[in-house]
Amino acid sequence: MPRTKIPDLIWLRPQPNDRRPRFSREQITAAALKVAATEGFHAVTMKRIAQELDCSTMALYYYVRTKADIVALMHDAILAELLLPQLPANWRQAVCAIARRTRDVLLCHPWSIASFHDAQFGPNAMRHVEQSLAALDPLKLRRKDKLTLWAIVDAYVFGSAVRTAASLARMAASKHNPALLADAKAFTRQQLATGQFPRLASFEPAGPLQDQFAPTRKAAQHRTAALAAQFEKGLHAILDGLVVSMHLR
Amino acid sequence: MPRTKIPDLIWLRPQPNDRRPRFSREQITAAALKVAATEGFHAVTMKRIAQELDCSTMALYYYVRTKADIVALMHDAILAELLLPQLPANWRQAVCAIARRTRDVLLCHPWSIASFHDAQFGPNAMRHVEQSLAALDPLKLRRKDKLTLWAIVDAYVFGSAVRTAASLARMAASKHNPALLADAKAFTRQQLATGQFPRLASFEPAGPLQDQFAPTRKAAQHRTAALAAQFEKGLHAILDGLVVSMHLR
DNA sequence: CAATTATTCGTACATCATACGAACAAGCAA
DNA sequence: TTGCTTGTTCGTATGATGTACGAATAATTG
Repeated sequence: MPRTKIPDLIWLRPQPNDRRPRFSREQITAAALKVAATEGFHAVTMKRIAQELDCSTMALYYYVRTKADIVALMHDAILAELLLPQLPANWRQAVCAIARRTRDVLLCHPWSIASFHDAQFGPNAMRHVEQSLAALDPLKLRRKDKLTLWAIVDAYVFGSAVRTAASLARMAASKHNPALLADAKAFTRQQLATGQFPRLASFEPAGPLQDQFAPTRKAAQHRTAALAAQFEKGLHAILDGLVVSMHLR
Repeated sequence: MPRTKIPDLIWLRPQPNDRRPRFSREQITAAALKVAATEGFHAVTMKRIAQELDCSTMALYYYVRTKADIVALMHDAILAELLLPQLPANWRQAVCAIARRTRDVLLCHPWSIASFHDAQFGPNAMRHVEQSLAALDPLKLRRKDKLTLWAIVDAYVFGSAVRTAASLARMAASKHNPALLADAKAFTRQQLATGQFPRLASFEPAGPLQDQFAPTRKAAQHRTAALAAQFEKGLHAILDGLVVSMHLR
């Protein structure tokens, strides 16, 4: 009869290291990340990870309780990338630095965005929040308000990343699947022809709809840059607004 | 030999209505939404939808090419809920109204947030964007800037909803699975004990970490209200900031 | 060397989306 | 009526997936 229940949370379970573990969690995580990076998140299966590590599928279950554990480890691994080696002293610069880094990392791992819904709160998530709060150290604010400030900026950064990632994914998809691009254009044209969308129609051609599917390499780069500029613009607007409403300086 | 290729996009394919179709797309969508609402998105399987409609699994494939089509229809259906019957004349009030409605609807359908990554751009998505642009009609801005303004607000609204939904989901989960709550607390305690997180630790007890898992009904309501207030605060901060940076009034 | 037990892995099963083609039924033509 | 065409339904089969179970293997210990 087990005296202590084995916890569900992977963070609470020690790695097996008593004798001769063939793999570490880091290795398994790295393998999974590699598959996700090269073949997409949908290709991350227990079988595929095992293949990457040259072991049987079931061997993984000695190190991990479920596949969700592996996904949690993957998320935690990319959250580690969010951490800045050091923070600018100026709070606003620090917040911007963290925000930019967050965006960059999320866009580097688009799969993560799609699977963040059930992400567990791991060690690196905590480090990230801690660092974000550290950025606000110079501010004379109640702790609670610092948390609010962070949450608001985080919501924007995350939402931005989600939308941008979706946009980039559509561009990539239309590159690999021209039929889809043609269909999308046909649909857009058909809808605009109904006259229900005067404002959207006023953008054509090269409006927000057609633009999502960047036809040329050049157009794609241009759109990527525009999205980055938009992100900056919004970030500064939010911070400006918060400076006023929270009486900061 | 077919003269015209059947398009992949469901929006481009007419419903079968020539003879005696047993179902409409609306019915199928409604059935899927019902399952999602009552049993969660994971329960939305072709089999389960068919069961709801009292037909065989495969009958659905006459109306729909893939399950992704059904998900697209589901998304489009909830996007319809975003549309306001009428907009306030004041642009700022209009934007706020749309933002609030968007948040409300997304939080009513948490599953949608988790599956938005590959959502297709359907008719109601277009209507929503069109209405959002209509809200900005009173503004003297270049069309392109209106789009930017909308995108920034949208990013915040969406990101907020994602984070809030995750928070609410954690609360719900901890209600149904007390073991998970205990594990999470244990993990948090253990991490804080390392001393690596002075700022997070300064919040305990009842900090951002413990708070995510609302123990009581009262605490949950309180947290829900706090999240709503936070949303409003951020929304106004963004708009204030944009008013300045885009020289609006 | 024998016993223990940490680690690996083969097999089996349930669940899912969906391809395929047969079965069925409604309308039309003779 | 009878038979043909074609729109609609559904049964069966297949391949992918996560993972439970327990046997097989091998390292360590006594």
